[in-house]
Amino acid sequence: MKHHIENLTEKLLSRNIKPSYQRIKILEYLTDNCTHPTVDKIFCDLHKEIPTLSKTTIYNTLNLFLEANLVRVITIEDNETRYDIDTTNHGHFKCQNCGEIYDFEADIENIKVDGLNNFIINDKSLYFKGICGKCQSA
Amino acid sequence: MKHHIENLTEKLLSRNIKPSYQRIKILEYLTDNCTHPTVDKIFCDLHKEIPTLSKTTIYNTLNLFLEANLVRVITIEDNETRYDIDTTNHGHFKCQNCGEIYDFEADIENIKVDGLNNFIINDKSLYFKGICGKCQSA
DNA sequence: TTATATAATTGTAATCATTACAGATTACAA
DNA sequence: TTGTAATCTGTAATGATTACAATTATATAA
Repeated sequence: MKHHIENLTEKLLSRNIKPSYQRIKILEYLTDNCTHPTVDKIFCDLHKEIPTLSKTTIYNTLNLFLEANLVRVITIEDNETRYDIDTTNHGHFKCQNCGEIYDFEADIENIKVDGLNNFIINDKSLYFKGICGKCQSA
Repeated sequence: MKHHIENLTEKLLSRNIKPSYQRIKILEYLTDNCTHPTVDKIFCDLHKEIPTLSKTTIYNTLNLFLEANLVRVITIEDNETRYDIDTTNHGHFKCQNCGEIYDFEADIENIKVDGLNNFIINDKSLYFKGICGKCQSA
């Protein structure tokens, strides 16, 4: 799949983020790789194409994107922070065997809760763990 | 609230965990302090009473408890791993202002999901973030 | 009881992810 | 063109967690 640089640039500008080369490339990577990558994965992959890219820039850029709600963090596992370009409401499933993270649809908005009267809710995350279909077949 | 050592001991024995002094004290702490403490919080508090206690022991013990399903991990924030003695299904709300974590009831078992056919689900977590009632009043 | 083996605990060192920071580079406006 | 601010980079610092070896405690067998 091919993304137009103009679209990425506009997306950044619409959030008041200056569209530098690095930021566009990182946004492009996230858009093309909806695999909930870690910082290390992003760095290793992009480093092949941009040898001068620094890991610090990836951290800085992702934090910038986070502030602007361009990405969301997935903290399903305590030792690995992952990033998701898809900020619509959906759940994440992590396979305890192969480690892969799957998206799934869930009606998170309408979950019935009790005990949060007068609380302002800004963010909802739903995480499942278990064994994926592939690993059961194998 | 006062807990009988016998109950704690039995709880450990029922999971095939040898009830050492340290393990009982850590389990007692978790039972008395349902505040979803971090390892550091547990260490600092217990260290006053047991100066010889090692942080490594707390890590080891918590991992042991995790394996035995005596506690569950809360990974609502990517930079702080917390532990919850209450393993029944409930949600966690983190206040983005004061940092406090609140429990809330939620019908997690019956959430309608799509896209997880043939998946075995072992664990479900629901995390909300926002502003708690106290912080809004202040 | 005593000797021995096994398990648990401890403290230090190693590891890994993330952030802090200062210098270099780039973008942009006067 | 020049100066200023923003961005990027690389290294060092930080902090959480784990690895590991030595010590201590516990359980078992003679």
